[in-house]
Amino acid sequence: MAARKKKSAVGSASAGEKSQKIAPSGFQRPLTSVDLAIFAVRDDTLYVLLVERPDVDDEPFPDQPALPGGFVDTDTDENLVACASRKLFEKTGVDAQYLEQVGSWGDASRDPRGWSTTHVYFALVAYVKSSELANQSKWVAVEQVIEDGHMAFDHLRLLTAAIDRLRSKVEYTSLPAYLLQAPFTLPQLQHVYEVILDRSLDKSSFRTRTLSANYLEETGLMKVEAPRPAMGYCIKPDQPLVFFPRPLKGNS
Amino acid sequence: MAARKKKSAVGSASAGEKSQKIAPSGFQRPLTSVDLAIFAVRDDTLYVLLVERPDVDDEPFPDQPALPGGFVDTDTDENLVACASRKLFEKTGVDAQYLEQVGSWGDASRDPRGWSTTHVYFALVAYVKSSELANQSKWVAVEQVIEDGHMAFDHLRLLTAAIDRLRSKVEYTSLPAYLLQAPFTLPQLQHVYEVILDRSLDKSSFRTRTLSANYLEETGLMKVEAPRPAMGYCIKPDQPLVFFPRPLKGNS
DNA sequence: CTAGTAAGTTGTATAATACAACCTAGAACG
DNA sequence: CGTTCTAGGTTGTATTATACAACTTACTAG
Repeated sequence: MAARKKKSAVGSASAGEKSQKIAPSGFQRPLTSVDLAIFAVRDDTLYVLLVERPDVDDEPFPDQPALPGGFVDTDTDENLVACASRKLFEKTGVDAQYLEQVGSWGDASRDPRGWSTTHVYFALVAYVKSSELANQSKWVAVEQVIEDGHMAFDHLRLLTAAIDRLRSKVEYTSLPAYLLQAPFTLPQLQHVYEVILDRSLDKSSFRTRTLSANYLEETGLMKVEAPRPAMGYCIKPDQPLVFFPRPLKGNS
Repeated sequence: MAARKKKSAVGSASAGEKSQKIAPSGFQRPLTSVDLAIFAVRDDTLYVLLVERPDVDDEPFPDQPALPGGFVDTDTDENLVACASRKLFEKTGVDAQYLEQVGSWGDASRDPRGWSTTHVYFALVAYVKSSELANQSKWVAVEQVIEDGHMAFDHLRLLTAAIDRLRSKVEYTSLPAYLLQAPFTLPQLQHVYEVILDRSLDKSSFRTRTLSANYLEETGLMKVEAPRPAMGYCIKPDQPLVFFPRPLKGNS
C-alpha cells in the first residue's frame, strides 16, 4: 500500500485548521490526486483493478472499494503521467501497454477533507494473476462494479467516464490489442473487442479491417485451443494507436 | 528550473519558505489553475482569445501572451467547470455555446512558482466585438499564434492540444454550429468548417450529411450576401452534439 | 430582358463495412 | 486411415455514407 502517509500535519499546523494558503495567489490550494482505471480482459470478462479503502485514522470511506490512486507527491513525481505510471506499477508490478488521460474532476465536496481535484487515467494491461497484485488490490468485473453502484468518493463516476471512453474508442481504434500479451491471434483479438463492446462482431469485416490497417506483424502459427492453428501477431514496433474509418456494427 | 525544492521534510517546515503543506497527506499541494482556449470564427479566420500577462510584482512571464485563466478559487468556485465558465464570462461577457474539458497538465516546472497543475477547457463562442472584450484580452488568429510560437508558461502546448481536439472533432461532429449565432445558413456553417479544417468541402456531401443528421431547425429564409436568399437554421433545443458516421474528405 | 452568382438538387461512382456462404487444417474417433 | 467436427480463414455480393460532377433555381445588377 505504501503511499499516502497519514496526517503528519505540517508546520505549525495547528490550531486553527488549515494554514495552507497558497503563495502566489491568495487562494487555498485544492488537494490534488491521480486515480487510475486499470483494465484487463480475461476469458469473457472485462475487469478493473480496485483497492479497498483503509480502515484507519481519519481516512474517509473506510473499507469501501476505490480506484487505485492517491495524492500527487510533488517531491518525487515529475509530472502527472509519471505519477500515474508509478501508482500503476505499485499496484500491478507491470507497466501499462497503454495509458491515457481521461480527464480531471474537482469540486468542494468529492472529498470530505476539502476542495479536491483528481486527474484520472485509464490503463490497459495484459491480465496479471491475482496472486501477483499488490495487497488490497484485486480485479473486479466491470459489470459487477456498475451493478453494485457504490464506490468511495466519486469514483463511480470517474470509472464510468473511463469505461465510456474505453468503449467509445474500442469502436474505432486498435485499443484492444493493448490488452493482450503478444503473440496473439486474430480470433483472440476479436474476442477482446466483443467482451468490451458486449456484442459479437462479424469475423470477415473484423479481419479485413484489422489486417488492412497494417499495424500488426505476423509471428508465426500458434497452437491454440482450437482444432486448427492460427497465425500469431504482435503490434509492430513503434506503432501508434490505429484509428479506423468507421466503427463496426454488431452482428447478433 | 525552479520548483521542486528538495525534501522539505515535513513537520518543522522551517526555515522559511512556504508552509503550505497539505493536511490529510503529508504532501504539499500543487498550485491549481484553470486555463481556457476560447475560439471564435470571423470571416476567414479562426481566432483564439489571449490575454497579456501583467507586468507587476513577481508575476511570471510579464507582458507575454497567455490563455485566459487563473487559480481555482476554492471559496467561490463550486467545481472546475464553474470555474472555467466564470473566467470565460469575465473575459468575454458571454456564456460559451459549447464548453469541453481538453485535459489537465501538471509538473514541477511549468510554473516557476512551484509544482502546478492546470485544467484546460476549450470554449466555442460566437465572435464578440473586440470593443466588448475585457481589458487585456483580444482575439488573435490561431495561425498567428502558432507562427509566433511563443506564449507564457506552457500555454503553447495547451493551446496546441485544444486546437488538435477542436480540429479532430470538427471532422466528425456538429461542433462548428456552436461558433455561429443563430439563425445561420448552411453555406455559412460549411464556411466555418472550412476555416477550421483549412480545406474546402463538397457542398452536396456537406448538405446531405448535415440535414440528414436532423439536428437543425429551419427558421425561415434569410437574406444573405448572395444573389439568392438561403434557408436559416438554428440548433434544435436540447440538441446534443452530433457525431457523424464518417469524416468528410476535402475537395480541393 | 440578360448575364452572373451563390443556393440548392440530382445522379452516378467509390470505399469500407455487412452478410452469408464457403473452404481448410487439424483433433477425436472408430 | 478415413469420417466427422470445429474453429480458422476466404470469397463474393449487398449496403451505406460519402465523392464527384453536372445541373437547376432565385435572386441582383445593369
